Amino acid sequence: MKVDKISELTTNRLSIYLRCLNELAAEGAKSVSSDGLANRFHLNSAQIRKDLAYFGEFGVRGVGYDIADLREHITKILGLDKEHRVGIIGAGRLGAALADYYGFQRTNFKVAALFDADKDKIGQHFGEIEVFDIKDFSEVTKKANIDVAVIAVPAEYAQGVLELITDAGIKAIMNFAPTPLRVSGDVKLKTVDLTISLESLSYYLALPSNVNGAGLKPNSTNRRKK
Amino acid sequence: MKVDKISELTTNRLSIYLRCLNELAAEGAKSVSSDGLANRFHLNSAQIRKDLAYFGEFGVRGVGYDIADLREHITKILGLDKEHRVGIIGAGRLGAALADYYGFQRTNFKVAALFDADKDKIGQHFGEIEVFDIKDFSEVTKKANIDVAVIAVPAEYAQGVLELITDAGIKAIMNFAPTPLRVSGDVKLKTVDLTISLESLSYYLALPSNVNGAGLKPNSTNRRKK
DNA sequence: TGATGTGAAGCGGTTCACAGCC
DNA sequence: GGCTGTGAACCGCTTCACATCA
Repeated sequence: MKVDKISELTTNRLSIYLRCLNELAAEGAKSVSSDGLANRFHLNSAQIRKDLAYFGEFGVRGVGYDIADLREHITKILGLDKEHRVGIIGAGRLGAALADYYGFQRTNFKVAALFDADKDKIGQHFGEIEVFDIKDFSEVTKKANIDVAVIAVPAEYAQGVLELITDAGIKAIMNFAPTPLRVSGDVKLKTVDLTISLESLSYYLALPSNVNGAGLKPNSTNRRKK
Repeated sequence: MKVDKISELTTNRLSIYLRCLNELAAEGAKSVSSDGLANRFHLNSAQIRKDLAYFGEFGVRGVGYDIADLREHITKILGLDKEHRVGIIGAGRLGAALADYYGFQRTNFKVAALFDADKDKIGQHFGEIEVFDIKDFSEVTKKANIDVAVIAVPAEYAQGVLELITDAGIKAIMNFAPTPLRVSGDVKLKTVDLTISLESLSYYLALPSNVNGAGLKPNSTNRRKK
């Protein structure tokens, strides 16, 4: 079908499809239909077909998709066939946890360096990963071939750190600071805002239908009225 | 305007509006118009008005919104006027980092307990927070008045942990395991899937327009035909 | 025949534009 | 006059339904 601009919703789903295919492959399956995928993993078959069709004709009519083949295609589309190298700014608990996060390795991301401004932290190691002085960010980044940055500093420092990162030529950034950041056009910034997610949970709990359900009162048995 | 079902997109924006109002209030401002808010924080004024109007008529025509008043309204709508108590399952690095996460406290969430199955971890303390045996989840949850659970365990354990949580009557859950989970109707589950976010960054870097910019290899094979 | 690829319809959310009110 | 609250237009994503092809 080929189209100019692919929605991020589509690429997010490609990640999911890839996971599903991995699971099927691990079970020894060789091919699968969009309906098969959809039923197994609670997805929508039309959407799967449409998402995939944006990138090419990967299926065979009347048959379905070859699993190994499709995995390879999606892996390439998502750029997961080459390793990405990650620099994490902020060597606090969150930064350290992320440095250790198995999910990074699992998808061909390798944490190459941590950065901090705190003299006490600089030079420390978390596992194999060294903490560098944030002042040396640009230099270390180049040496270590870092192409993805993670912002794990308090909100008030985030915008400054962001500029440091973009000045160093990094084009892909993940931000954990709960604050909206502004970037110029050709940089991709993903903000994971836990505060917003938490408050959305709080909203749900505060909903009239829930105030008598679970909650702060111990003498509740969690009754529910449909 | 009053409507039955409020979109999560709207409630997420309420969180953002609240932040903006806090900032304005800290600067001593007393009232603000939707246009004023929009320009200052790069939002859309019509959307602000519409979002707020779902919950009541908080503004004054020709004048704008009273900041203190609006803060109070949004705080109540989001249920942030009462404290939430959080239990984190998984006392690994991620769980420990979250237990320490300042963002929780900032919005009236208090981490009350950690849980793990690892005998070595049970009984440990992270700051003030004790690690309990996951077997005692239901009991501890009731004693500590926990109403929000956070899943910070490896993906393969997540579904089991989820069931434990819902069995204990918890209605609001945040999941960090990179796997889709199934819940019954009256439980609110928010999954923060870092893997998907990362792969979306990777997709961006792999885009034809970027392969010759930053990146590791100059020899691209994925050119695009329009 | 059976499953893909895709135009068309449907749906939800955003933006516009203005009537209504201070 | 100025800004809110809101119907209507708009837009993009999802779902449907079917022509197409192995």
